[in-house]
Amino acid sequence: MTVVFCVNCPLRRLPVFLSNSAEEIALVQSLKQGETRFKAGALVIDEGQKDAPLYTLLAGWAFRFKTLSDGRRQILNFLLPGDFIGIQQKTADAAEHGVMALTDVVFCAFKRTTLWDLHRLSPTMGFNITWLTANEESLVDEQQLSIGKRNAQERISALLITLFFRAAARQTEPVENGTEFPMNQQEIADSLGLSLVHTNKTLKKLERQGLHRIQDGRLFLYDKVALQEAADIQGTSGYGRSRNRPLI
Amino acid sequence: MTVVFCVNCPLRRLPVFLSNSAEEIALVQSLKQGETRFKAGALVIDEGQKDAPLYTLLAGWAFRFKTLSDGRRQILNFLLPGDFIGIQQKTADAAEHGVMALTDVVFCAFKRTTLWDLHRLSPTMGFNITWLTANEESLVDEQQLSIGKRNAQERISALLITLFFRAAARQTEPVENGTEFPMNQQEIADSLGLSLVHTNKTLKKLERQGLHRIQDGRLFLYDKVALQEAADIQGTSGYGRSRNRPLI
DNA sequence: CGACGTGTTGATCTCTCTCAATTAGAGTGG
DNA sequence: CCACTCTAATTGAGAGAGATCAACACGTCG
Repeated sequence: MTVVFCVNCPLRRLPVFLSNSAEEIALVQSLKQGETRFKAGALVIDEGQKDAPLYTLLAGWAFRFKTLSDGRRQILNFLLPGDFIGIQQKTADAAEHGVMALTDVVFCAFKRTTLWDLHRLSPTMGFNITWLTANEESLVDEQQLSIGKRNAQERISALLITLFFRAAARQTEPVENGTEFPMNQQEIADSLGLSLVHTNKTLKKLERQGLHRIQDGRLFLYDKVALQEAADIQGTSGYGRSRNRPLI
Repeated sequence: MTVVFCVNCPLRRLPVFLSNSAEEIALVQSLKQGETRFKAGALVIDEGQKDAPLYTLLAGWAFRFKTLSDGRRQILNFLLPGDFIGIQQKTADAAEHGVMALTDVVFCAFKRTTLWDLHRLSPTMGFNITWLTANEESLVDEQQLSIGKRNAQERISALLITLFFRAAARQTEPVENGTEFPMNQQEIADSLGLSLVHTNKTLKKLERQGLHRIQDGRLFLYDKVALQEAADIQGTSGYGRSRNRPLI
């Protein structure tokens, strides 16, 4: 339990996140059990796992997913630093989705009672949890709109834009150098409900049109307006300056 | 503001819902502003609406949806009595999805500060809100798995089963008489990411196989096991005896 | 009785999937 | 340094699930 670390949590410096009060930080710190690391590709939480812990993603990328019995996998959403994991399952309930590390990741682990403790000891933090949860749902809503109604080109455009802004908000370097983009085409495909082959062809097509480039795990957007139009994205939902507050 | 009504709230008698304490009920009552009714087909909350109120669905069915600029509509999930609406948008934020009444509906309307008041005045209720929100997300997750990975037949089977159990849990009459099923085929199609025509053909096919029947706005399941297998549904997630607690 | 909403069905069309093969890059071992 | 292996990206070709287009049936309602 590294108290110092909580105060110095690197996420707190990012402008996306509003700052918490000293008391709130202290409370969170007291509930933190430690840090857990996983290698890229590791299964963090298994589908149906009973005793899955409560995590906040401190560094790295991951994703939530569900699978059908024959192996078909749907990636529900991507998790970036600051995202909360494990809220879906209550005490003694099984996780309804798996979580897999996309890069090497560091999680802050919390006691199983943290959710309740936070509500009980700090209404503000409890409110934040509700808000974080609702905010994640709106990401999933947008994703559902993509998969249900957008064609391949629109889906990919929407994903690129959304992830670009989410990633950009979490990095300090200028976006001209691109943003982190650690997923391979199979993972993009699984998140969009497309086949690997069709994902590749569509991705290439957009790239040939000069809208973007993906290279060495980094994403460069050359024409955000065109992508935004191609994706038919309405508001600013889900990305941009959010009101997320880090839990650590 | 009908205080009596809260104590006598019909939803409280349903076994799906755990009972709240007298204090909790009183608290909720004090925050309730009144009831709002809409006709079937009415737009309850518009996409992008700024001042959307906070509702609990008291009677009737509704659905949340998002649309693309050319009119393509995705139904995100169906709302049944006891479901909470409007949590996604925080103060001064615009709603990111619309809500439409499927039948004549009655909502309990709450003050805009209710979310915060509930957290502040009753950690238990605050915790419940978080749980309700997370629970709704798990419904959306399951829906995303359907749209992303299941074929038409599997999607429809999954929807029929899920809605059957959700509806059954909210009615007192035996399920042999079927459950309420107020959506038309266009709405089913829009929720599953399928075209109207293909939805119709698939629905008919399953019906010819003797798995179910839809008649006069009621759903009868004749072969739950076959449907469950066809849908490749894993656990009990989302339906069955939930831990939802009514807010009113 | 005609208009309208909803359901039903047949006939094409096409977007996306599946199958298959090739290329490119990163290790790894000899 | 080169052969060998493995993973990820790429590209072509054929197949198919589901979309689109077009009629028609049926009940309700003013």
